[in-house]
Amino acid sequence: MNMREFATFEERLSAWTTDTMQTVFGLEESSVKLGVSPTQNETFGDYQCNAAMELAKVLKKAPRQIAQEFSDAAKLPDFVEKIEIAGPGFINFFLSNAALAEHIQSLENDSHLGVEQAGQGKTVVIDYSSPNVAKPMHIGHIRSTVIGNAIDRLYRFLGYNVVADNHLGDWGTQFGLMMVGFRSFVDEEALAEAPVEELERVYIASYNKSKEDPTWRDEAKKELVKLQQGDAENLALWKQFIELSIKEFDTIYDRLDVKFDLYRGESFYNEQLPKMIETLEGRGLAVESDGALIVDLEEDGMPVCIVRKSDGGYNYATTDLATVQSRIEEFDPERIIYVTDERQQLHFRQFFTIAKKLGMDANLVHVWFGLMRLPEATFSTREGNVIKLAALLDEAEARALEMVKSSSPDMPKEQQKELARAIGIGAIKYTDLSQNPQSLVTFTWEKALNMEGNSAPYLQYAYARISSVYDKFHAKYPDAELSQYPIIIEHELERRIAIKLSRFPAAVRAAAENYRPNIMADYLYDLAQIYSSFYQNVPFLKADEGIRESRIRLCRATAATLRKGLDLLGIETPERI
RNA sequence: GCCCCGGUAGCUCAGCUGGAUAGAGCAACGGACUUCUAAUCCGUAGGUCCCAGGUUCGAAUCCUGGCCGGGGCGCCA
Repeated sequence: MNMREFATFEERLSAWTTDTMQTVFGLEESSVKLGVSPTQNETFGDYQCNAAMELAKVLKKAPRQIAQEFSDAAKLPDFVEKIEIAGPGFINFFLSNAALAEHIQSLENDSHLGVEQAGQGKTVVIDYSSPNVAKPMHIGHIRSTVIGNAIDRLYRFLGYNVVADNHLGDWGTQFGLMMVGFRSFVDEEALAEAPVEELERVYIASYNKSKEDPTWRDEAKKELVKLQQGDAENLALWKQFIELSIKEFDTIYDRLDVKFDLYRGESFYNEQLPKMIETLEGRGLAVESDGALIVDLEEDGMPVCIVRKSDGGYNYATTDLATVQSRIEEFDPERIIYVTDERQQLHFRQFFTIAKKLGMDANLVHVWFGLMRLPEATFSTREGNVIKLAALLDEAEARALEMVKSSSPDMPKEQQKELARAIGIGAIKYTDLSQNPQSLVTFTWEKALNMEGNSAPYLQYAYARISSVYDKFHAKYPDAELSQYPIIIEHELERRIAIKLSRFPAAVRAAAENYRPNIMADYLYDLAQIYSSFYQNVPFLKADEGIRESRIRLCRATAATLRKGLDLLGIETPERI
């Protein structure tokens, strides 16, 4: 067994049980899982091994007998206090308090809190947020942005070289309508005030006019062709649309603390499209059908995929293929992750399949999430029930400010505002991140702005309380050298915190591997709950010397974990609330 | 018609790589602030895990078939 320095108890124990099982029962490589998993109920111990039940058939023995023979033959690792056989044949392991204490102490000096740098030397491209130019971001965009960003942060923390790319929708037929619309009825004043909103208004007006006025429609088409052919004037206007849009998107990203490495819109890959078509044709993958060029995916159980329209224009499948090609050549990624809503599943399955047929060598992953809808209906611009992202953030900050004002009336105004920002934005993010991404989500203001119970402010509050305790400790005992007092695990709540802290790496890994930040959110909420109970029921500063310092150290370890975990979700941890 | 998701407490949701008594928050009820921050804690109550079969020592979790709800299915992205 060659274990790295900060291997988790679960890893060490699993390696040991696997090894021991194989030796005791003379097992070769078998399909039976011989490792351990965390128990769901702490009265059963800390980890359990379920192999005895599964081995019953293979070994032709009763499960409990297998468990007993294992237990009799085994020489327990030093970090295990005792082992118990229960129920039909569960083998339960109880970690020793001393080993737990020592483990938590060792984490104090590890900036990665026991998390292995599994991504060293590997690159992953994450494509997320990706709003359309000239359309304001609304609450439908928040999921891709917030979930994508959390995945981004998780992978960076695991040591991956992450390329976060905002694949803007900056190319397409809508720009013809934009051009003619803009020239005819843009309101300069409105444009200066809220650029993207005005651009959207212009687009809608132009679109509506095109439906009744064929001349207008033709005009739009003409301008689109001019743009595509590189007409200087149209190109300049188009660039203006993009600049205005990005500028406004960036104010949202700043508020959300989301940063991209690249802003490469679809237009970036434009010149590569004809070559992509050539490749597809050359490989015999693309064939003509009804004037369009398609890839037949019937044998893959999917409908055909159009790669060139009958008017000669390209679609998104082509762009996406060119994008993959380009990313592979430039970054050589081990994986490319796309974060979009569920409606695009078929599209991704199609172009992933084509990419594979073309021999593109990267692991393509589509992380999709359920659509957001209102209790009474789905969102639609036509219904006018779209909630702008900026408005949502404003509301969250305003509501948080009310709470800050009432709970900290003496705090300077500026500080109150700053605090309200961190809390309000945190609450919004957490709401999205704490749910299974694939669930359908119903938007309610009440839920989005929840600041009690399972919410970001609850976690932030727990963190702030620790900071406060820590400060008071130092004020009261300015000369105390914490490192001279060992961590002592005695109280049940101390033990529960220690166990939970030791499982942070598993939570990080599971969240990253499954592309599900809610696993991290769940973990943190659990930890904060245990801590809150600890805080409320066990004295720290009033405890005797030794116990006092030990508990402060546990607090500090908890704070470090909460802070890092929340950071992985993109949520700030103010020192005071 | 075909494909993908969801259906768990009054409401909003976790849990779904099978494990031993199904969990939170909100709402309800009852307690705890001269104490380390009550955005908190402690407790009570609340469940045909959509239905019916199947696999298994063991199913909310896996399989099949239904029923509801959402989404997608050739020139939008």
